[in-house]
Amino acid sequence: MIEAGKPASKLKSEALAVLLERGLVHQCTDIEALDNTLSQGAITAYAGFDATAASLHVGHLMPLMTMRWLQKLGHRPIVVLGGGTSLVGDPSFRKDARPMLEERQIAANIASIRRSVERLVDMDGPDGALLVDNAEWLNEFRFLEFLRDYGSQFTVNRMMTFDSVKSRLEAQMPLTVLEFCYMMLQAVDFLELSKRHECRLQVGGSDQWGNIVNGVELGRRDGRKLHGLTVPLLTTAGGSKMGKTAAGAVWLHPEHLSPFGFWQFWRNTADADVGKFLRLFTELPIKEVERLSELQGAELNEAKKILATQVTTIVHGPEEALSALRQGDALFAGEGDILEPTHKLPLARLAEGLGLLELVVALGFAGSNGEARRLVEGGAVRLNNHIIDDARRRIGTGDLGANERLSLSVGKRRKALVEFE
RNA sequence: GGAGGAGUGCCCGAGUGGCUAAAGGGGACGGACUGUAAAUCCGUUGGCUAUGCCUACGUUGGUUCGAAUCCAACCUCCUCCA
Repeated sequence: MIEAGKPASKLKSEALAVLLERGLVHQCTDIEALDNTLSQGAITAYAGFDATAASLHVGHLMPLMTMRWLQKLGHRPIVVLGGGTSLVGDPSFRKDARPMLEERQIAANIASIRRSVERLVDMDGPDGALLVDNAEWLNEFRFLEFLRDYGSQFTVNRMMTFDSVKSRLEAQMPLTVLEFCYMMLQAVDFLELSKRHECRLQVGGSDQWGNIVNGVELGRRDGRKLHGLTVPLLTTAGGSKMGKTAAGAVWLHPEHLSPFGFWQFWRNTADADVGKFLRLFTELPIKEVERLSELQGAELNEAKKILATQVTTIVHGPEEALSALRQGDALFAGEGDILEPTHKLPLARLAEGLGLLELVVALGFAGSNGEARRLVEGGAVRLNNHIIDDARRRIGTGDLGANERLSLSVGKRRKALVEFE
C-alpha cells in the first residue's frame, strides 16, 4: 500500500506526484503503470457519484479534488452522475425498504448537483470536463443482451473474492442478487466511458475498490488498459466519519448549507486535523501548508481561517469566501452582528404570528419543536443578542431591527440573520 | 435438516408483568473553562396544538385491569450438531 503524504520522488508523472503529496491516494491498481500512462500525455479520468440527494457533501470532496488536480495538470475529468444506478437504489440499507427514487427526482438531483460540480472542475470548451449520466447506456440494455454480453465476462468465483462480498457471506448476512450485480453495473460504466470518451482511470472512495477493480478487469478482457485509484477514507482526529454535524451533512450546494455555514464548518476544524485538511482540501503550496500546520496554540486559528476561506473559495467562489471570512471575524471578534442575511422568510409569516420554537426549527437549528424547546430552556437561544428562555415567546414585527431583519443564534457558533420580505 | 440462543432508543447495552419514554456507556447538542481547538466538569438527548395526549423494545396476533417483559405464528441473525 502507498503511504499518503510521502514525497514520491521516483515518479515520472507530475499528476501522481501531486496526488500522493496531497494525501489523495490510498490504493492503486498498478501505480507504475498509471505513472507511465500519466507521464505520456493527457488522459481522461472519471469519478462517479450517486444522485440520491440534491446536493453532494464534503465526503465527496476528495474524489472531486482529485479530478480538479488532474485537470489542473492537463488531464480531462469526467464526472458521472449515477442516474442509472440510483434508479436501482443503494441496496445496503435493505431493512428500511425505502422507496427507490423516481426518475424525475433523480433528474432534478442531477441538475442541482451539476451546479456544484461546475465550480470544482472547468466544463467549458472542447477539452473541458464532462458530466455524464450513466442512465444513457444502462437504460438501453435489455436483460438477456446484458447477461450475454457482460454476464459472461464475470465469474461468480471471482466476484466472491471481493471483500464487500466475502465479509457479508462470512457473516452469513444476506446478499441480494441486486447488490451482487451492482459491481457489474459499475464495471460496465467504466468500459462504456472507455469506449465513448477514452477514459482510462477511475477514482473513487476506498469502499469502491472492488467495483473499480472489476471495471479494470472488464476493460482488460476487451483489450483496454484501465487504471483504478482510491482516495482514503477520511476520519477526523476524533475518529468519527467526517462531514456530519448536528444539522446533518455538510452540503456543497448553497441552498442546502449557506456558504457561511460551510465556512464555519472548516473554521471549527480540530487542531489535529488542520494540516491534513489543508493538504487535502486546498491548493496551497505544500511549503505553505507545512508552515501553517506548525503554528502553535491560538495562532493555529489563523491557519483554520485560511483553510476555511480556501475551501469555500473552491466550492462557492472567492466573493462568498471573503464575505464568510468577514462575517466570521465580525461575529467572533466582539459583539458583532452577522453582516449578510443567511435566511429569508416571508413577512406574511411574521404577521401570522411566529413562535420562537417554530423559528428555530425553520432555520434548521433544531429538528423538532421539542429540541428547540430544550435549547431555549437551556439558555442557548439568543434573539437580537439577548438570551430568551421563554419557550412560548412569540416573534412579532416589533422584534425586527433595521432592514426588516432579526438575528438569532443557537449556542456560540450557530448564528442566523433572518430577513423578512 | 436437527437442537439451543438472540433481536431494546442514533450506536453499544441493562431490563423477565405495573415504580419504564425504558439503567449504564458512547456519540451528539447546550452550559462553564478556553483559542469558534483539545481535555475536564455540569446539563440535555421520542413527538405533539403539552400538567394532557400519541408513538416506541424484530413483525403480526393473543393472554391480562395492565406487556419490552407471558403465549403463538412469522421474519432475521448467532452458536452447536448433521
